[in-house]
Amino acid sequence: MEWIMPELPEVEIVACELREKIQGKTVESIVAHWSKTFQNLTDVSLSGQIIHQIGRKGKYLMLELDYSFLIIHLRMTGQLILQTGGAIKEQHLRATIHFSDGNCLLFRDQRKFGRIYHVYDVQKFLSNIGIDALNPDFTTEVFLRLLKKSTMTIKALLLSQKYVSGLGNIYIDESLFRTKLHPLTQANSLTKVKTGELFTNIKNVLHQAISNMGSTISDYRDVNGNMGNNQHFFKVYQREGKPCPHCGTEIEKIHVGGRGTRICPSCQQR
DNA sequence: CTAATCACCTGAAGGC
DNA sequence: TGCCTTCAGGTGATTA
Repeated sequence: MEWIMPELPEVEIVACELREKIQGKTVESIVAHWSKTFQNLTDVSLSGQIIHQIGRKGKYLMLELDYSFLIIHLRMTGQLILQTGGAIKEQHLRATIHFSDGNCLLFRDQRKFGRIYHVYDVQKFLSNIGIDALNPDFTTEVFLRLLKKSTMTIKALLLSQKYVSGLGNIYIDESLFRTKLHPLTQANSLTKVKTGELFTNIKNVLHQAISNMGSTISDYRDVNGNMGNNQHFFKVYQREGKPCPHCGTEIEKIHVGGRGTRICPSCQQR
């Protein structure tokens, strides 16, 4: 069995594919099959509006319409699948965006955590979300300044999305392992050198995941329904009980910030 | 301020 | 075989 959870790389792949496939299309209608998926789409007719720019900040996907935006968060099990004719896959279908050309974009979401928001002010809506981890303006100097201001543990800080956005449980554990950093290390105690190493590892881990078409642990699929390949390259995530690829010590699973966290107890000491 | 807990959900997996 | 419990996890709200 496999599990999911789209993080930055998976959302980036979906954004790129949507840009190629639905940019410029005209919305005909939006149908909700599970009302809670939509947070605030009351009384708004988006019929006739065009999908312009498609962007991403952290794990949020942004579709620019004529006068407003659709913001989509896949959370745990969300999938955006492009349907080009044929029978619609009803299983776990929460919303359908129909286009004037007869195609449609399906929002499937087993756990019902995913959300689609309709907003007019994206800046305001995402104002509490930190800089995207792959934003060129996110530099090691910026990262160092952020860490110096916080007494949070490094894992909690990266999970929060408030300082840096896009990283989730998988890629945080993988980045911390590569940096030989314990997840409970206090953020402001990182040296400049360690901060630089962590910064580089975060970027590398994300870029590697994107080049491997994302990680499919369970439900993640791209818009064509294809799984990713990056799950085969995890060094610690879901490898508890197996040997550390660096030193051979058994990978342990501990709890940090309420999340299952995988570490090598030998390589990642506090 | 940070941290811990819960709620939201479903279904796979483990226990008995 | 089958029922019951546990657990996975992103985020937001609540509590300590």
